[in-house]
Amino acid sequence: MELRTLRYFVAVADELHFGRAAARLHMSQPPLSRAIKQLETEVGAALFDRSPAGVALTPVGAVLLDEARALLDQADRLRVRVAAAAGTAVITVGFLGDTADPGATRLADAYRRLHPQVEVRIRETDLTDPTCGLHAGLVDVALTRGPFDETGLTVRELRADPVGALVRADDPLAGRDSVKLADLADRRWFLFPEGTDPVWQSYWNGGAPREGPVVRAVQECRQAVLWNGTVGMTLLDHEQADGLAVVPLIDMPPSRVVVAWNEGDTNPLIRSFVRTAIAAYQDGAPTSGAA
Amino acid sequence: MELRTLRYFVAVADELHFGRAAARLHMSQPPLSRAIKQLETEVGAALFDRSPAGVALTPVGAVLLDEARALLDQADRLRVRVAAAAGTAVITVGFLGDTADPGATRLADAYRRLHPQVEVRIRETDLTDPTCGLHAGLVDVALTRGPFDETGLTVRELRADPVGALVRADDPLAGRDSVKLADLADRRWFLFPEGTDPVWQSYWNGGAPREGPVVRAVQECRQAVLWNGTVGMTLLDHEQADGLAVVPLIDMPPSRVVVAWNEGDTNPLIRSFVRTAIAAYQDGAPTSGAA
DNA sequence: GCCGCCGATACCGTACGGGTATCGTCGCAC
DNA sequence: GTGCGACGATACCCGTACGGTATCGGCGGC
Repeated sequence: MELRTLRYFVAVADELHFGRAAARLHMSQPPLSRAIKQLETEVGAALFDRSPAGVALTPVGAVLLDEARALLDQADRLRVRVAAAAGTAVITVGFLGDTADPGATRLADAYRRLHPQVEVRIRETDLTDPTCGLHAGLVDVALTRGPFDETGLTVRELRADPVGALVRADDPLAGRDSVKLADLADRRWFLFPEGTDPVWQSYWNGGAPREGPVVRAVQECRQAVLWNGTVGMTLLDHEQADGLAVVPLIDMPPSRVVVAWNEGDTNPLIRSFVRTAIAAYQDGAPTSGAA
Repeated sequence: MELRTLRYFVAVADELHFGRAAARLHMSQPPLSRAIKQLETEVGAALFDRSPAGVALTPVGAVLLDEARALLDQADRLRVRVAAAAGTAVITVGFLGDTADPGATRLADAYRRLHPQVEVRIRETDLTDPTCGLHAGLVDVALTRGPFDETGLTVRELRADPVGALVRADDPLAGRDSVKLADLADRRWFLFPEGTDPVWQSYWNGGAPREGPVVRAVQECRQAVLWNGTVGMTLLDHEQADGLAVVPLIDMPPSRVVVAWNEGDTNPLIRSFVRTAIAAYQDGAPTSGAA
């Protein structure tokens, strides 16, 4: 009954699927099956019902899941506290500039309250790197907005914001209840500045390369929209500027505020940050800011 | 940072001596040294000061010790709760008949309150086996009185009771403030019934084989003492019977009430029982009963 | 009925944990 | 001052157990 085994168990209990759990644990499925079987032998009871229909927790498994989660959490806290005592408790958090919102504020407050001895370093980035330096190892964890290249990263969604078309108030679309991407097909679009992450650009351009006036930053779209017929996209609840309108885009996937870290990074400060982030974004009304 | 490693660390922190800690862990010293060194690497700080004068905890080590103890305790509770859910939470406790005292009552109460789902089975034994069946595997843990053959057992002392000489009230020794074993050298001693544990007999006979009237059970010494000049030993605070006196024996090691279990038995129910026992005997006045 | 999904089984190689032997260092005793 | 003993560190060996690949078995769906 080692912590490693319990982490395996929790992964399977979360996924209710041995293959996916193994992938999440960066291992292959057979050793995972074996480890769970050994755990069941040790406990003296089955933890999962393996039916052809799928995997389900037994009552004993449910008890173990509760206890194991609590134990693993405490193990994380142990590591944080010891790291704090050793003076090595440092976490570098990357923020995408415009993600600053009440959720982020609550997150920062809650995290500093939870781990007062932890030194939190902030690194703010622009659209050239929505991962805020995760791939380059410049930060431990990133609070940012998708989409971006997620290879090698683990990503947890904190919030999904619906997206709307940003047009001039006198645009024919401005009065509509909703629009589709096809309605914008023949328009000129705002582009992103040189160096903007291609995945990000592709998303905010409706999935296709576009032509249009280049704007220096997302926030300046409002000036650029003075060109008649030019469109962009923005968050649906974006605060309105004079002369502009936002119309819901019903066939765009929502924009996701996420927390991300390098896959396989077991730093408990990160895990604690992620848990805190999820909690901070669960309560409180969302506000925002993006293109 | 697995539980095994933390158990190693706690053992070293308890003993402040790598060799003794290794012995307690039933392993040799080199792998233990290596494991601690790996843990220090993982933590990123020294946990012990190895000075020629001895081993001492560093401040970081002290923090880890607190946290590790708490985590290991919680891990034990996890195992107990899961065992209870699985219906395999059974513990067999051996009692030496005359050990029944307020401490044992408090222990039983506290343990049942702590683990209501655990099935506690009682096995009461006589002096033929002060280990109450531990060596034979008949019980998981024994609440008994030493001394006995401790090979293969782990023993924790709960209480140490001073011992006195039991003589007739009209015996010359009865008026003394204290006696030594030498004062009893030429007396006839009460023997123990056939089959009584030899280690036990040796202790209660002052370390030497004795001759004397055979008594059926320890409690009946009081009848037997009617023979003039015959002596026995008993607990100093033993309730007095008419016509008898107890005189403190100042060169006898005290009689120890102990809890014992088979070395290497990692059953968390046992560990919890032991912790409960130590707590139960720490508060409350001792009373007793033995020869 | 065949294929595909998914967990179990079989088998293999390696890495790590635990063993013995020995060393280095310091304190102490004579 | 020298020799010895205590104790943790180091070196090296070995077995086990963990993680990998390949494959099986069983059930469900197209």
